[in-house]
Amino acid sequence: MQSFFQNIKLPINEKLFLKDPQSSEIGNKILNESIELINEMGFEKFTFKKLATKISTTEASIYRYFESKHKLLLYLINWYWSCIATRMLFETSNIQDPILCLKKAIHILTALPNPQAEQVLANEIFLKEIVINEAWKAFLTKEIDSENKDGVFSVYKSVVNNVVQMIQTINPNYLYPNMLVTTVIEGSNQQRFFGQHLPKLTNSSSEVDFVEQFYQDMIFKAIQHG
Amino acid sequence: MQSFFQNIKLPINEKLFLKDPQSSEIGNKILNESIELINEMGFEKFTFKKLATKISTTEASIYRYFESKHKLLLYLINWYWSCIATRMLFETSNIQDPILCLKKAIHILTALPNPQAEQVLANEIFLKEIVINEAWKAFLTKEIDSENKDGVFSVYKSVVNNVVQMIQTINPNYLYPNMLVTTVIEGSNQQRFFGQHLPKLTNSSSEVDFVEQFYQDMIFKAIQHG
DNA sequence: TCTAAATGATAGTAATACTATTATATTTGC
DNA sequence: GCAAATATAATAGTATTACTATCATTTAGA
Repeated sequence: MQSFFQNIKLPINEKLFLKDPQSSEIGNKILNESIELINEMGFEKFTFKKLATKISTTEASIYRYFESKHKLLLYLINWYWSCIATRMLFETSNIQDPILCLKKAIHILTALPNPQAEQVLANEIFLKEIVINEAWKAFLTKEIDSENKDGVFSVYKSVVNNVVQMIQTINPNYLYPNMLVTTVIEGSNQQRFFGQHLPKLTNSSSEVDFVEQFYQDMIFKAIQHG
Repeated sequence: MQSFFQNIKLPINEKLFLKDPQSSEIGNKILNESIELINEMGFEKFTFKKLATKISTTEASIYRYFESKHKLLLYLINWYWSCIATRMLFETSNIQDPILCLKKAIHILTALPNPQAEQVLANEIFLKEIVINEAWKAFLTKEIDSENKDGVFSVYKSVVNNVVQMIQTINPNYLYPNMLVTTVIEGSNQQRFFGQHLPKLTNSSSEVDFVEQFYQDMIFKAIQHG
């Protein structure tokens, strides 16, 4: 189902690009085709030269949009989190019961996007793949502190904070809501990675997907009183 | 406290090296000084050339031990898990109560190594830093499946499996023990990373360390009956 | 239509991640 | 104590990467 969201332009932190890629045809090609290439060959083997060939432009043109491939990866991850933030806003806004609201939020964070359902971005599914397989390479660098100062992680943090507040509404005495939420978000992505490559480390697989069930169960047990 | 463990030689998967680094002086220097360099500058900026200069040898000599810096990283991570496996064996072997046993295991997996306590390896603390900051770079590559076939992750898997069995002893009906254990192991490392760089994502810090407490609480609530 | 901005084409650079070769130590078996 | 095997040093070289720089050409907007 294509939706009224289709091709909505989500705002991205300006520190991440030199020239807004969502403002031109080449820019949009860079985004869409880099997603495909990165998923295909992994971030290490991905180069601007290969991307340039794929979209019939030059390395130099790509460098006018992004100062490095690392910034491009951060951009894509940010794009994903903006997309999730938008879905959270729409899909939880009219739910009164805080427990149902939290359940919905966990669903958004841990389930794979349903290709049949209405999507905020056409390539949300492929962005999620990138987040699963590449996001920690963007986190785990010595530049993280300065990037954090530039606000690069603020959308991610606001998503976490939203869910933290839901938990605090349900149980204001629970001591570790932030740890719980980030454990669920990052854990669910890791379980999918394990499911694909190290299946003995998980109890889930692409055939029988228990990821959401496991984290729904875990989170509600964790925050229960007592 | 230095211990009788000191300088114990832990066996490491032979696919990870060309020549056993624990068998020679240069080899041991490679291990110990690479740990320091990687922690100092991060894995991306670490090179065999820099390491060679540091230990007064040549790039070519290092390549006789490791075919790539990626393999060296995998070696170090494996070394860490061998060390943890050894600690688990020693520190849980004489505990009868399965609940206390699981508690001890979670302690080993989630607490920072105590510099005052007896250590299996002299550099366990620095290895843990590498696992926190670099391990996912070694996981998240397109080579993971063939490396997995070579048994590179078997020590890690056996540690996970040990804890899974403790959980199954306590509650044989719990459905997701593997997911729970890997969530705790990887989560605790990530919480430490967040504590250092993105403190708003966690409820822990180097001053007030709640990581172990949080996961102890979480795991026992998760596996309780009902 | 004129001007500014965007893109293309091409070249160049320092560093990286290796491989290869030959010479010189060092160890080991006898 | 010595030859043979092995380990290391010294040096050179290569393809690729991740950029930077320059200038010509195309395109788009006022």
